[in-house]
Amino acid sequence: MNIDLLLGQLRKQSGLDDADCAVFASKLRPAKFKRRESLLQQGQVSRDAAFVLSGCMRAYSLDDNGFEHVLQFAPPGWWITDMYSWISKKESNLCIEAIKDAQVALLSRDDQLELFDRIPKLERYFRILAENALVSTRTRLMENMSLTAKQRYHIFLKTYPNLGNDIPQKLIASYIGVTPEFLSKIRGEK
Amino acid sequence: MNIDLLLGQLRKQSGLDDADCAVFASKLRPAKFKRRESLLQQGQVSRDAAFVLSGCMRAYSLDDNGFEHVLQFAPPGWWITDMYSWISKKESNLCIEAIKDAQVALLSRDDQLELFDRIPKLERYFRILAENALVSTRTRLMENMSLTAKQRYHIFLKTYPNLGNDIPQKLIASYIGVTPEFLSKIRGEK
DNA sequence: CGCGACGTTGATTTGCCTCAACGATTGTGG
DNA sequence: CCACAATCGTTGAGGCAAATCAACGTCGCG
Repeated sequence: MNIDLLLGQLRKQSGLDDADCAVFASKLRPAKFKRRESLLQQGQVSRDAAFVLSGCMRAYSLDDNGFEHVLQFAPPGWWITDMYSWISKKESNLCIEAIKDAQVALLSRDDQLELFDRIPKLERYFRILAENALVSTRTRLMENMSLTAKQRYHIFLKTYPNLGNDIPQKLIASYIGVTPEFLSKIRGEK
Repeated sequence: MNIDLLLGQLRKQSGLDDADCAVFASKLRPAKFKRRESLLQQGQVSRDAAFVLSGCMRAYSLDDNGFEHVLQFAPPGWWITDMYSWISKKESNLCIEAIKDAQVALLSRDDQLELFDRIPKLERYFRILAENALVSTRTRLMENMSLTAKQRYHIFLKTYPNLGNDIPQKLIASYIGVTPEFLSKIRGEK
């Protein structure tokens, strides 16, 4: 279990010193998930956000007809959580599970808020993280409204260059918002 | 020009005192926009975010076929900006303009970042703002993937209860992601 | 080996778009 | 205050992108 991937990010992007890193690291809880094992299920309250160290996680919702819709993939270096449930402590609408055996570092919202008071640079790190996540989610929303499925597929390949050949295609279809059958047809075209 | 709507929010949600409020207020620049007048156009760099005091603004993108897609409405009490351009200082993909004569308070990113160093509570206010915006954008993204146009229309009416009868229907159609003709048919059904 | 998960392909259906025509409303200049 | 244009909402006919349903081959794994 090696959290240097995370601490390195913090040192580099936010200038945290060794003492701050140690305080932060003391609140992180390592965990492992096997493929298909879940960190969070619909209806539960999300206590922890996860920083992925190895493997890959995904967040998805289940609609009224039983279809899954992938909100986010989290390869190593990414945070993943149901932000809604995590910050409000209300019941989650999302499921989060591993799509490849994964090692993660967990952080509870309560610990995070406590750390913000002790380490202002950490609050800045997470503010910037939220800002960037907002930008990319808004971009994706606009792409969903204005582009065809084929265009969205090619954007997916650029956004997650290592995932295209590494995860089941039905998950990619679910991410770009089409059926597995239709993604197969798109790929067949060229 | 009355910025109490904004300062009240800050006092209540973030516990800013009078001195902090005064420092913050000194960086705000009042502005007015007539209907159809624009704060930002595609290709420009967004210097300012706007807090809407009266009237209503909207942010939208123009796709390759010349169609508009509304990302966000901003009635009084809401912030609006092209977050991507505002934080990166790169060329904007969005347009922002008034859909009803509006009074706003402008804040540049440079001033905002400078204020964060002087008033930590302000950084917290904007962190929470970004977190909440992220939650609602993600929710909308999932709704766009799993719900029908009719369901999205009813959600719009709940999200913006004062806008349903107050702005052109073609803007609502653009927000929920359908053509004006199709929204008209949805409304005719029931 | 055999079973379940996955990807592919084809026939058919459907939600929404396109294009066109037409009133109603708004607003703007004379 | 009216005339006219522009904008907007509605309605209908036809078309297309993507969904649905079903059948079938393949692969990894218990």
